[in-house]
This record gives sequence, structure tokens and C-alpha cells, in this order.
Amino acid sequence: MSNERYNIRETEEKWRKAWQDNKCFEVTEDKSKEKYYVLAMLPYPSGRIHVGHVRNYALSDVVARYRKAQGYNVLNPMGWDALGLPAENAAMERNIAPADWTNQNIAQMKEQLISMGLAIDWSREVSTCDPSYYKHEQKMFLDFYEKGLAYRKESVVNWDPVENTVLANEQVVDGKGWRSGAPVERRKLNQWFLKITDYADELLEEIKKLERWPDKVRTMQENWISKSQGLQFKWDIKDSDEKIEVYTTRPDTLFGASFIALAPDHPMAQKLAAGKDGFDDFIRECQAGGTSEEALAQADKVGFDTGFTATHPLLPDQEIPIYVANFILMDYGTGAIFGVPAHDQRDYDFAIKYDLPILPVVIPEGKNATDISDLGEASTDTGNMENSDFLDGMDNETAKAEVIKHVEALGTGFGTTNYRLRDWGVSRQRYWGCPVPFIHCDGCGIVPVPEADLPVALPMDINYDAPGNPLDRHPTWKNVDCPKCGTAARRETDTFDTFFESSWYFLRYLDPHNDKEGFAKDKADYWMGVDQYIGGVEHAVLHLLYARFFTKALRDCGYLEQGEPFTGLFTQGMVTHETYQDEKGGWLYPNEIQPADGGKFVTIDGQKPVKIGPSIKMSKSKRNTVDPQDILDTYGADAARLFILSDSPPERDLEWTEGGIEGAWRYINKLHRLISDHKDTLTPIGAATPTDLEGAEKDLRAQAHRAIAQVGKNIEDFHMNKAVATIRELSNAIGSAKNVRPVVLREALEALILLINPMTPHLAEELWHHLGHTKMLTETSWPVADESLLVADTVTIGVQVNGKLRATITLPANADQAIAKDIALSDDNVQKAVEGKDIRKFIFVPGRIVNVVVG
RNA sequence: GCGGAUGUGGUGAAAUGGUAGACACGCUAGAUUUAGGUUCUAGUGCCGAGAGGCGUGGGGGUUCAAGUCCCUUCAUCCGCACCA
Repeated sequence: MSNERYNIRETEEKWRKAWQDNKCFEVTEDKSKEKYYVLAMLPYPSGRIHVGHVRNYALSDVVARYRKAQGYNVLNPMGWDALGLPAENAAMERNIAPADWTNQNIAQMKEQLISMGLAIDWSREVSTCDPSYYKHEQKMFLDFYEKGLAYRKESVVNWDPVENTVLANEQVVDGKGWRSGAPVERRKLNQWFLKITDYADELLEEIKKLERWPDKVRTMQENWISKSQGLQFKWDIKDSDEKIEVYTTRPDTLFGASFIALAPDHPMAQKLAAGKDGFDDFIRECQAGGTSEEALAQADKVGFDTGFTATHPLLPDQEIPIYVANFILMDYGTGAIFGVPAHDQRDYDFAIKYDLPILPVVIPEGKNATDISDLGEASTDTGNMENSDFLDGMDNETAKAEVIKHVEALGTGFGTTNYRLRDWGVSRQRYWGCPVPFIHCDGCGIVPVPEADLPVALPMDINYDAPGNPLDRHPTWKNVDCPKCGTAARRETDTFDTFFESSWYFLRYLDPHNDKEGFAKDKADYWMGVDQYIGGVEHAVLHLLYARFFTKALRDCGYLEQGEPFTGLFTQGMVTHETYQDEKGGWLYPNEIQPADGGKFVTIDGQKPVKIGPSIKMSKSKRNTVDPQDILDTYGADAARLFILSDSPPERDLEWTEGGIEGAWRYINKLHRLISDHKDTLTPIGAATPTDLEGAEKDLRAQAHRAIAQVGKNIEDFHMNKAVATIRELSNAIGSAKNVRPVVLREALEALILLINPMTPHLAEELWHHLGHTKMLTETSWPVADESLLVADTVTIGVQVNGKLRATITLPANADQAIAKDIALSDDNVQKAVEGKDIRKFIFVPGRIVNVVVG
């Protein structure tokens, strides 16, 4: 047994240097090779990497190294999502400039990422806070403006009172700011918008074709866009010249309408009800109450009767009352509906409360109108029309089309499509963001900054003495002459939502040093789309939807051909850890506790009892975090990577345990010993393995080739935990192999090293070197399994009697049913089970099972 | 409420309808070395002395055969949520 120790730190350092010195991962466009673009979601430079980063980048690195070994031209870049609010908070708390804070963090985190040994082309590093980066997105925004995809309008916005800025709809969660958690207020402001709704249909259609995306994410985006088809039309108000426009997806139920309802903030509500008794109180009531979506959904349906009535468009004699109702949303459809109590639960509740008629018009097969009336709730089933004039007898789908046809003929409405998706509001009243490249001139209005004047760079001399946007109160930055008329004008002081930067960074990686344009078209056409994108599922609708839209918008502005940025997407699970609390319920860090007698834990400081809680997502507030740097320093990058890849399937949550990382560390050392034990006795490189192997030699060689076939498949399926298990099986087999000649051992050991290389690249390079190779693994091809070795000549299968396992037998691989029957029935245990009974059926599935059915 | 996912040993997990628990963590016993960690060997789903029986959240079904397919039910997690 060798005593040679594996010096992890030195060895890992050595190989990282070798990769860097040889520029192993720097790539250029090479049309002779098939390209493969691996992309990990770029980190926000918060200060230090966390375990989630390690998981993300370990996964992308396995893919990158595997694809490179397979001969692809692999691009695996990295950058920094460097603009955003935390830098400003740090500036306020610690009196440090946002730029300085950010750049320090980047330097530190880059060092940490490098220490993970990632196969990254660092020459393409991008930082989004660099004016040389955001210069190009200012140009893109001007192009969008030119094309009508960017516009400015006054609108009611979601205002986060803590962050003092506007939030997009996607950034409001349960009525609260997604970061601050503060209840969102409604304010009217002039805002910049991007016309993502122009792409609603394409975004919806094309997500269906993204087969290498998780279904979950596709469903979430579909629901977010949420397309519906219906009829938009006007109702006349009796004794008034005004009309009310409504939207419905159920035009078939028009003859069942028994009221009209307006959203409380509908302009017509004011017109019809202003000054009426109790109206102001009613509106106030609507605005009060819970703000969360759930609270709203469960709130009672209440309404205010305006006293006006509307004339049924298809029944001139019929009039129905007009209410203002709390459950109508102003920002969906037209902010007004006609209520059909028999076929909509909300309308039903409302009708019960205000004693309005409930008239069934759609009668499901096998039922009659009375059944529906007696239901006690709304019926949403399909069926045939009744009580509906000329529609009677039609099925309700046909009736939908008929009603639309009729209304269109009357000229009071039209069939239309509606989306839940709203335009993307991109204005933020913050300093540390990309300035919106526009100028406000009293004479000329909104004027784009001329391209030659880009970038509009952020001023560095700012202060945080007062609340609000430092750009707004900067003494000079704002003041600029109008590019059109030359008179004094003011810069736009809003900056972009930081999702703007992350919507195109994957394109900047393709041409990061291009000063003239964001990226050259031919480079984008070569590399796009991203073959494998990897990141957290929390971006399912925000970033991933914006980036898809942005790419399409750029395509339509002529920037590139590709309209979908990410061909393949993998979303990883979270990293969790146990939680620890002291006697008083205070949270403790994992490194503040130690084991004590009886399997209990106590605090290191004071030996007080510790309560162990469930493993939940790592968070600073619960203190259940581990610093990956400690892990990297103690166990090395390979052990950290190996553990994180081997423990759980990557899409599932990963429970971080001390024991787990130690196990990985021991395995690294074990592999090193395994090679050390053999390296001096092996045959030279390249010696051909004899083909007439028998027994243990044959078995070992077969296992190595099965592992080759298996691991590649596992990696492609993102089953990294299974890939590691297969590798460990192979190393166990090599470790316990007896009577195997060096030439056979070498082949197995080399396979082992090649297979584990994507997971533990430092160790693999070292071991490869130990075996005498001088060419690095970064330049070595992925092994190819010999198909002829994958088939064994004997198989061991189970023998069941009436479905219960009674024995296992070994058969020649090509055994037929007769032979199998012979061998199976001669087994003692099988005989015992079969004895004295008739064999009714004998089932033999070659290579799988024997089942003897007796009775 | 709607949509989706998950449920298997003490733990993380494997299993094209065909020997359930691969590979690990942990644990038990022994050996070696050591101050200890380490390393090696054997064992380890549950019940049972054993033969054997029982086992994939619960209940039902299809099948020669079900963790896997179908129906039903429960639990947990995630997303969306008065979208007309």
C-alpha cells in the first residue's frame, strides 16, 4: 500500500495554472467544428459565492468539459450582473461608492470561482456595470424606440415605498415588492415601457417548441402570458349617450346576462355613480382590506348599484342593472363585464347576494334547465343552448361563433384576443442602473441621445445625503443641451430595471471586446442559441421571459437571426441545510455547534443544548448557511464538486451535510491511492489489450466499457448522481480485481480517469499524468465504448413461482426457453415451491425473469 | 380554487412493467496504524432463533409479473390566483 499522500491544495493549484497558461478554455468561432454553448446564469456580485453558485457552476462545468471532450467547440463564459440595489444600500450604510463596492466584490468572487477550477473562457468576462457594456444596450433601446417597441406613457405603477422605485408586475409577489417585501402602493408616473405584448403570441407559440426546457417552466410562462379568445363589445346605457364596453370569453352565454359590473376604478363608474349616496364609502371599502391576491380572491363579492341600466344588444326590450363591483379588475379586458350567474361562480355569488335572475342557457348533455337551476352553484360545463333566442339547440361552441358574428354585423363589437401579459415597465428611479438614453427638452419633447454621444455614463460623484434618486439631485449631470434645438434641456434620470442587462448578456459574451456594436452578427449566428442554459427555477417567468422577448426584439431590429435565446434549459434545485436553535430560539450557524453525548448537539460557546430543525433553503436569517470558501479550502474544489454532483439529482433540492463532503473527500484520496498502487507496474501507454480475455480480466474490461456507455448517457440526461455511482462501481471493481494483468488494468484505470474528469478535473489531470500521459485531459477525447463488450455471455436472472421470487439462476445469454425451463426447474428452491402442483404456464423473458405459474 | 411536482431503509437515493434498495452517508463488529482522524474486512430494509413472512404514503384495479400502468384517497412542497 502506497503512503504517497495526495496534496490537494498544491495539486489543484498546479493544474489550474496549467489550464490558464495553456489557455485551455479560450475559444474562437471555428466553422469546422460543431459549436456548443454552455451558459450558467451570471451571478450578482454580492460579496462572496454561496453554495447555490457552486452547484450551478459545477453542473455547467461538467457539461462544458464533457462536450469539449466529445469534440465540440465549447463556449463556457462568465460575467457579472453588476448593477442593482444592494450596491446602493452598501453605499448608504458604509459610505462606499456603489462602483467600488461592486468591483471589490467582483474581484473577490472571481478569485473564488477560479478556485473551483471551472473550464471558463475568462477572456470573455463581462461586467454589466461597465459603460462599455451598457453603452450597447442604450443603443438597443434607441433602436427599440425607433421601431416602436419602446414607449413612454403615464400610468399607474407599482411603487415600492422601501426601495423608492417602480416595480414590474412580475416583481410584485402577493401585493408586495419581490425584494423589499413592503406592500406595493399605486402611483401615477411617466414611465418607459417595452412592448413585450407585441410578442405575446410568438412567446406563447414558441415555448411549445422548446422541448429541452422543463415542462414546469413552460407551463409557468404559458400561464403568465395567459391567452384568451373572446368578444369585446358595447352596451348602450339607457337615458345616456355613454356606452360601456365589456370583454367576455363566453359570448355564448349572452342571453343569460343579468347585470353589468364595472371595476371600482373604471372611469365610467365615476361618471355614473359620483355623488350618489354611499358611493364614496363603497370605493373606500374596495381600496381597504387585504392587499394580497389571496385575500382579494376570498373577499366577499360586493357591489354598488348605479341606478342605471344597460340595453341588451340582442334583445332591445331587455334591460339589466349596472353595478360597480369589487371583484372586477381594471387592468384585464376592458375593466367591465356582463354577469351570467348560471355559468360563472363569481357572478353566481353576486346574484345571490343582490337577488338577481339566474337563467341557465347552456345545458349539459343529459340534463335540463331545472337541474342547472337546482345546482346551487354555477355550471361551467359545455352543452347545448336554451333560453337563447336564435341560438337555441346549438352546441355552445358554435353559439360562441354565432354571437360574435351577430355582434360584428351590428357594428358594436368584435372578436378579439386578450392576454394577461402586460408591457414591461423598465423605468427605475435608482442611481446604480443603466441610464435611459433620452433628453427632455421643453421645446422638442422627448429626444433620443445621439448614437455618437453614447454611452450616457453614470456620474461617479454622487451622494446619499437625501432619500430618492441621486441622479435627480446631481448638480450638473442632469443638465445638457437638447441635441435637436441646442437649448438647455434635462437628461432622463430614470435608469433601467436590472433585468434589462441580463436580457442580452449571453450575446455580449460572443463578442465582448467589440466597441462599435454589442456583438457582431456573424458571431451571434455562429454561437446562438445557447445549447444548455443552467440556473435556478426562480427565474422561470422573470428573466427567462424577458430574455426571450429581448432576443426576438433584437432579431427584428436586425441584430441576429435567432429568435429564441436558450435551446436547452436546466433548472437546478436549491441547497438546503439543517437549522439550529439555542434554548431561547435564537438561530445558530452550523459552525457554532458541536456533537455531545447521546447524539445530541450543544453550543461550542457554553455547551448549551441545541434544537435541530428541518433542512430548509439556506438563508442568512436562519443562519443555516455554509461558506463554500471554507469547504474549498479544507477539502479542495474536486471534493466540493463531487459531493454536490453525487448526492441528489440536480433538479431536486440538495441537503448539504458535513458527512457528505467528507465522504467525497475520502473518495478523492482513495482514487489517488488506487492509481499510486498501480502506476509503477502498468504496461506502457498504447499497448493493445489482448482480445481473448477470460474470467476476471474479461469481466473488468466489460465493466469499464459498460461504465463508458453509462456515464456519457447519465451526463447528457443530467443524472450526475448516477454518473458518479457508475464511476464508483468501476473503481470498486478495479480495487478488488484479482488476477488481472497490467495491460487490462491500464485500460480500466484510464477509462475511470477519463470518466471522472468532468466532475473532478484537477484529480483527473493529476492521475492521468501519473499514468505517464503528457497530453492534458483538456485535449483528450471522451472514450468510446466497444459495443461488442456491452453484452455479457451469461446472465443471472430471478425465478419466480406465481410472481414470488424463489431463486436466482445463471444462464447462457443466448439460452432459449427450453434450456431456461430445464435449469429453473432443477433448482431446489423452485422444486420445493412447485412440488405437487401443475405447471400451468412458464414465462421466460430472456435476460430478465422466469415466472412459473402453478395451481 | 386552478396547475405542477414529490412521497421507496436511520439518511441522500437507484430501479426500459421483470431479482426493490445500485452508489453513498450513518451505524455495528473485527483488524491495522495512530495521540486521534485515516485505512482494511465483514454485516446492515423490517419482523423472526430459524424456516419463512412482510415491505415502495393509504385503498382498489389491470397483468403471469406493478415502486413503475389505471382509478381513488391522503400528505408535503412549488407556481398561479376574482383574468370575465
